[in-house]
Amino acid sequence: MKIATYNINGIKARIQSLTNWLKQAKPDIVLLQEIKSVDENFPREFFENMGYQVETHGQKGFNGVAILSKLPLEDIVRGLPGDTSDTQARWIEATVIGNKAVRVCGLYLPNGNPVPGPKYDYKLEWLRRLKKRAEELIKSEEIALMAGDYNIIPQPEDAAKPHEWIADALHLPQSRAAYREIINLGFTDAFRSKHTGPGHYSFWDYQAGSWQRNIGIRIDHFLLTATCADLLIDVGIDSCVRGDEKPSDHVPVWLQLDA
DNA sequence: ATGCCTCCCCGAGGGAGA
Repeated sequence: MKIATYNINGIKARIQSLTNWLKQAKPDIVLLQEIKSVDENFPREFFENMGYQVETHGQKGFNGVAILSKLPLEDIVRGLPGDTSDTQARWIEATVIGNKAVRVCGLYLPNGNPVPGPKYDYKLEWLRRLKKRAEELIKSEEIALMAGDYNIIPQPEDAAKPHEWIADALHLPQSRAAYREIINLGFTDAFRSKHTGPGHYSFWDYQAGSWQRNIGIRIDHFLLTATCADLLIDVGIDSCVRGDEKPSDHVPVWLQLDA
């Protein structure tokens, strides 16, 4: 099965480019972030007509995540557990029934800027809650993955200009340490298990010709449990869609599982 | 460079993104 993650920066503004990419890339499952839509306004029939089951966890104005799937979905959970007062729509998970059952978790991790401040505190707290859910997935020995916009630059080679990110919430040592703690539970960064070196990005700023000059960062990640990593066939980044008309500032990251 | 651009809210201009 082919699974992708894609921060689309607004579903209303991206219906056409998302549809074009779906027809070309033909993923079985897509984890979407920043749908910027309430559930009632998500254009679900657009994607249902393409053969996708649509599950959303939206909110008004910003954030919002969703799953599109050509395979049956079961046991859908909306919202990251651990804080009932958190009203931001940043997490959705479900079990995909393919040749094997795969637990897929779609996430939109808080940006965290400016630092210091309440937004950065929220980011670190969200990472702590993510680690708890990650520990459960490891303990259960499920075939599982957590994918989405992590808003984390894991290593200097994941930025074209790492020195510009030194004081940023996406790259601060405290942010990367919290991310490493999750990796160290036993997760595999799918992309880095197949590709090394600099120059692989998933986000280019709209400003200052970042795409044309290839000034990007890699912040959209697939983390796989061990039982899931054993099934990994291929992984890639569809960077070319960043050059399309009216693009998101992120591009799709995808992988193929023997499942 | 507290900007640069683009999304959302709506129907102006501000919040948010990263």
